[in-house]
Amino acid sequence: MTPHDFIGQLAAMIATACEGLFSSWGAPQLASRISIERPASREHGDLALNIAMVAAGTAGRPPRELAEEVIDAIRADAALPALLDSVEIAGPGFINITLAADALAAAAREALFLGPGFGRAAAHDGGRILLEFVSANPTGPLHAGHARYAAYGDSLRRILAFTGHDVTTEFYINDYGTQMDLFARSLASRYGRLTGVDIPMPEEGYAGAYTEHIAGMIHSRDLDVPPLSAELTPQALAFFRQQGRDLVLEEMRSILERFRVFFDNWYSETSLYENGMTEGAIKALLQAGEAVERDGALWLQTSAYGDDKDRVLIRGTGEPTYFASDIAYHRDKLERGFDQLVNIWGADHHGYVGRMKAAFDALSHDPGRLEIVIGQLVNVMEMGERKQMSKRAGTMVTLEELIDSIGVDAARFFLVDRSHDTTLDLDLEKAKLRSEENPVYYVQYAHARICSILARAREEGVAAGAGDSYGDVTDEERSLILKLLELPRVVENAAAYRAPNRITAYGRELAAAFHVFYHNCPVLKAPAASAAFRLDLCKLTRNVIATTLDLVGVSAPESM
RNA sequence: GCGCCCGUAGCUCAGCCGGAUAGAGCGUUUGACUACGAAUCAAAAGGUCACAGGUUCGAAUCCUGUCGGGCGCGCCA
Repeated sequence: MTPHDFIGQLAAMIATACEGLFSSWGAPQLASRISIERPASREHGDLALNIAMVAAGTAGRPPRELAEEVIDAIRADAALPALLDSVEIAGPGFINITLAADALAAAAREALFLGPGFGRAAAHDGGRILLEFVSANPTGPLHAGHARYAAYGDSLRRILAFTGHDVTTEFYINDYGTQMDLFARSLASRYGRLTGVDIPMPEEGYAGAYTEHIAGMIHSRDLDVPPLSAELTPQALAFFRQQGRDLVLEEMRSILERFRVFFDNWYSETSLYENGMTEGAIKALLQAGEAVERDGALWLQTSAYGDDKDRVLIRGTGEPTYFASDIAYHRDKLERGFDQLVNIWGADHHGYVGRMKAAFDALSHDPGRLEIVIGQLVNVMEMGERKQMSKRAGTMVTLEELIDSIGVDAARFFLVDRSHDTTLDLDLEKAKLRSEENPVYYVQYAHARICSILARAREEGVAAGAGDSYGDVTDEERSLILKLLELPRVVENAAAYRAPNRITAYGRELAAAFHVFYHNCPVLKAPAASAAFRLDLCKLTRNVIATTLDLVGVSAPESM
């Protein structure tokens, strides 16, 4: 449990208080099944327990009867009654709890005392995580699909780090193979046109305008270009491959930085060939007796480990496949000391999951250490029509266009606000029109509003720092505090389910709770004790909103 | 044909290791600036949670099947 998770601590205290009772029911394991939740309706109190209904089956007794006994156990506890205002049975056997005002206020004060550290978990001993995402091949600009995975992956990185995981991010550069060759040839053709050498554009080449731009950059750099002719020499090919790769990567790196997405490592696929690691992986598989020759190719027998069919490691031509180098890459991840490998892949790669897991089995690595998160695709729409995105033809919405048209904050919030498991329609024109009503502004506005109140409090000399006892709290104060106290659990769930969208959802809920509070509870004009308390709540809310926005890489402005 | 994902309000989507009257934003209608920011708040309207069975005290949530949409099923990456 995250420290300072007041709600979780309360659940733990209740579990302890009920241990004897559960044993007497012949179901001691129930203590671990205590779950405490926020009821949907305000009438049902602050928190609710459903343990009596869960227990009814095994105990063989009516839930309301069991609930009575749970309540007795809670009332008999040494510490619990002081924290609770009321504990009641409701409906089919729910136990509804209303917290004491002092307990709420004390929890809020403790959270405020922690400052930006509220909700942050202590370091886990769960091992080192390597989070790999985007991993585009450097043959052109990043597009809207990459933008989604970039926003998602980077948010996940922030959330995992915040919840105490040791996480490293990596961009795998697919700078090897036929696509790179095609790209190099396309660049050579473009370059040839600039220098009066006729080099044909490959049939499936990259004809987008951006290749012209890159060729122009190469041209303007006054480099030592190998001699060119219609038939490209290996030297010429290598030259354009290298130049193209470097320029595109440079571009990617800077646009990702603008998008506030940072990678710890950039890992080159080509390097796996140059340092013999692809070969090494293949050898290891041969030694393990998992690879066999058939039809002139070398196959990995992945079907022995649940894959649909065996997969080729070395083609008839003698060239290793992408799969072979990918195995080498993952083997290296483990050798570098990472315990858990999390890969974010687009849905168009989900067919690849089975063989990769099978490869882990074949190398006697636990496939459980490889977690592949499949992100659904992004459809680019234009006036309600689906637009075909093609890097080759250059018809796509780039990450850069996205940022330029709606801004980093709105783009990141929008991309991460939907579950990664749902296809996302992106209409750039509509996104532009609607950027003004992006929910990100709702959350940011709450933050700015608080900053403004706090500034005025300083001017007017209104003191924060409430005392120990608060008497009653208003409904709006109570809702706001309860929402604030949810942060540790929300963050933990977001990490566990790899679901940054839970963070944005929470941010909206918190902002809403604050706006309601704001409209009903004057802060600066309240009596001194109340003003001090409410100022504390404002500060805490500001901290928590800033935390949630930061967890998805969105700024928290002081004014807007 | 097989596999993965999705189907929830007019639109975009939350909620899914089962919980009480299914939520939010946008859009529509109507109110609130002589209180700290109206980028806000309050209220109304809007639903066979694709469909059909099953599991149980209880199903949007789990299981089976059907329909509809997306993606994949290369000696491409």
